Amino acid sequence: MPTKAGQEIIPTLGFTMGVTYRKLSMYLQHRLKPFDITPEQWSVLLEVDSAEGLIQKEIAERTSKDHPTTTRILDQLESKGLVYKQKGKQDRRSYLVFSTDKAKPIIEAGKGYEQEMRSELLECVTEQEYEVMMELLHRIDHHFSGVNKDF
Amino acid sequence: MPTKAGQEIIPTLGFTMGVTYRKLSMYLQHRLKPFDITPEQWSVLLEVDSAEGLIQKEIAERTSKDHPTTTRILDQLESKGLVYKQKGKQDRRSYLVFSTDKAKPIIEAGKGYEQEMRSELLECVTEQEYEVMMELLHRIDHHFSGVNKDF
DNA sequence: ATCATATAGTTGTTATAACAATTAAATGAT
DNA sequence: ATCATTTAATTGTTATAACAACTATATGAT
Repeated sequence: MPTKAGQEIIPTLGFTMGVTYRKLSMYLQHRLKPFDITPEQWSVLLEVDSAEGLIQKEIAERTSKDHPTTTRILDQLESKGLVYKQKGKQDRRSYLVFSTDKAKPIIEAGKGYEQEMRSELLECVTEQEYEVMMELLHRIDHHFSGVNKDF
Repeated sequence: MPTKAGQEIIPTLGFTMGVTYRKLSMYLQHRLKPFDITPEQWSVLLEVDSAEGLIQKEIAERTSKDHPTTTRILDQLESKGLVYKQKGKQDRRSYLVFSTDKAKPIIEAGKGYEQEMRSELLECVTEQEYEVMMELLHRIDHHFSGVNKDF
């Protein structure tokens, strides 16, 4: 059967999730702009701060980013003076990453904006719906982690 | 109170949605690779096919992409011979976009993969959960469209 | 009709993401 | 101990996204 044009498209979950994710990302982006930091940089900085001395591999795992992306985001943070690296002593291939004093106020501000974003979300979904959504996202994430492994 | 390092991070909805979205996107990416098309190109191509003769502005709205991004994705599709543009007759600023015959099999394949992806999703969430998720995503999308307007 | 304003599209810039390929150091097998 | 194999990190390339600035055309006010 040939393609029939003119049919209404029913958006898929993946498509809709992408659109919605970008809206949430933009929310943070706008608020973090005065601090000259992006949402992705923020997420990495938060991990660094939460456990000083992580190596990049661990940061990559915790943020679900690949290693090249993690390297480059850390480079950005380093060039802004928000993190610094220390060559590993037992394993000289790796670097331990730490946040600087300059990063502290940014981290506090970011945490505030995440709180704000949560409040904003709770204006359109209930606490329970929020939790349901998190649970479903985790389930899908886990399932597709497995499925994508075959590639 | 100063930043306390060493605390476990509770991932936010935004962060988790981003991680999960990338997994879904990768699923499609891998399957579309033989057709030399990305998931985003696919979503644009699908819109073009669903209503031949749309102008770019309309395609941008339907895919929730901004105009520059839409321009460039259409450029990619055009250079691959999957769509073509026709200068508007009443409004010479705009272009009507159409899909080519070469695009038809790709569109069919893509639709198949989206079906597959839905089946894959339904292996980890119920039909009802799928619908709940869609509804919540739409609600959040709509809410943050309003909130982000202030910027 | 003219001119200001709005609109459709494009181009430039920067950041993130995915992937491939590379470097350097560590580990394992023999 | 030596050599092959992993592993941590980096670099290169391409695509998407957000934003600013720009061009060309259309619309609206007077």
